Amino acid sequence: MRQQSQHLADELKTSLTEGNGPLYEQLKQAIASRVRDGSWAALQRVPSEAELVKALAVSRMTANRALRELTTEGILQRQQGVGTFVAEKKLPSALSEIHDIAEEIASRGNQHRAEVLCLERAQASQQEASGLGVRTGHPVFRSLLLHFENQLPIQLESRVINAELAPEYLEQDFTSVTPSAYLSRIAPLTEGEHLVEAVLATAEQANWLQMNVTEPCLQIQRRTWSRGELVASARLLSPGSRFQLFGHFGRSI
Amino acid sequence: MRQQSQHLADELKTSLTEGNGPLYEQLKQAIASRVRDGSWAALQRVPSEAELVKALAVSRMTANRALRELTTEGILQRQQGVGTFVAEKKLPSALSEIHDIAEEIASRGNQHRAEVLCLERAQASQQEASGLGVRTGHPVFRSLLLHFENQLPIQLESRVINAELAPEYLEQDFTSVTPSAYLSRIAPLTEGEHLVEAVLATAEQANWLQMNVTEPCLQIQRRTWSRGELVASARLLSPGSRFQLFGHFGRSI
DNA sequence: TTATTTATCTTGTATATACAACTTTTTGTC
DNA sequence: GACAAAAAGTTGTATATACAAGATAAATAA
Repeated sequence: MRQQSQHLADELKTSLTEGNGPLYEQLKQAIASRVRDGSWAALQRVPSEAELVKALAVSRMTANRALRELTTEGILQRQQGVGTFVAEKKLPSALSEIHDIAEEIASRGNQHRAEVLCLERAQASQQEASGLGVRTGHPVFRSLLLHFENQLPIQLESRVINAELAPEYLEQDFTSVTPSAYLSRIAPLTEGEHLVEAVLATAEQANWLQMNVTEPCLQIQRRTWSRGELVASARLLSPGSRFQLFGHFGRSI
Repeated sequence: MRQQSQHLADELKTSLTEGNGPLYEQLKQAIASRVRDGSWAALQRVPSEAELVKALAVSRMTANRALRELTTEGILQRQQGVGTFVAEKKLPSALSEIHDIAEEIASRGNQHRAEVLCLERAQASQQEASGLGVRTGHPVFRSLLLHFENQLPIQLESRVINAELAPEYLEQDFTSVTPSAYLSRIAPLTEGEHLVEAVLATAEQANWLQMNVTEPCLQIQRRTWSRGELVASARLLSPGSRFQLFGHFGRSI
């Protein structure tokens, strides 16, 4: 016999009659509030669809929609054949969209230009291999681009790409299309992660960016996946006086 | 007669047979790719559920699920009684969750401690008023906290709170509960925005943080809303060598 | 006991149907 | 033409049903 959560479902019954919106939304709120206030602990089992149907007299599709949407919102996690559980608390996570520096500059009404400082085929170094999740010596492409906003250098983009997943990378003209835009076209992004730091530029980097070596820089390390495969790893370096990272969010459970 | 999009639906037919995942997912991808590559322009009408049913021989619920999920992902926008349209624009937005520095430190298995450097009632200065969206002279609370991780200062937190929305703010013991945790309890966060920069600390800030004034700092300016009202504005300053911002995201169209 | 098969439970998807709510268009009436 | 009513189109929600797919528990056979 599997672990029972019927009593948890029964307890939801009272919460459901209070609200007056859509049924699936009431159910979502009832469950989310229990997760929020901690009465349903992380990784704890939540009622199955069948148990919700029995306890609340809703159809399975309604229960399914509530649980499914809560899962995409990161409140719950599900596993086919096993059950539904309260999601582990997201420790560091900050959801973030991909930025394309060219689009960003264009949206400000300014002119974007890129210089290609390096574009080559290579074999992954040990560090690159671990960053890309491949073996050392795996074929990769390296690119080093300098982005300008109205003739002022704003970002130094260093990138390593899994050559097997983007074989035509070398043939692209990155003065007209950013690597970010190209990659998102040939390998639709499904996942990614960012690591944002404040660092100092090296002498060489500072020279490219036409800045003083004592000026702080915002460095974004970004790895992007497509269909479960790690496609590219990038390091974006920008002078703190010329570049900010803006984010907006809504609906935290 | 309403504007027809039947031909757009018909064109989707070929894209659908290629994929082999779930049907609603194939439909989502087929539509999303047309939005992505611009062949379906912003604000343009997309086929109605009925047209998709007719053209693709799927059930209305399947079409509904595809369009609905694309809407929550910000690719499309819908209006009841009117129709479905390509969403206006990719938000500049980067979704981000609230961080609580104490939780973050605890999750690393380290010890957190906070010193209260300042905690007072005041009248909003012109700058504070514009940041909080209130008039100059509006009652506010100010707090200045220094957070330690294992006895090492890691973040200087300067905060301004709308006193009307958190009247008991002064009575809290912020050495045991962070302002972030307190505020999220009394005023559940519904919206927020971040501005991340790389800056240099002032002499006073560097002294508090026990760091060199030449070392770059990561500065996060954060404003948080609750039920449409701007509750607090915070500036979090951390030495670049001791603090990183990590983010993970999934499923950008 | 051990291994294999079977049954059962769970989530995942797809369909058909029904009605509600909202908007736009058409029709009817004055 | 102006106004009102009706019809049609569209999305929103809820239900019932069915089968597929994965995982676990129970029964069975060696």
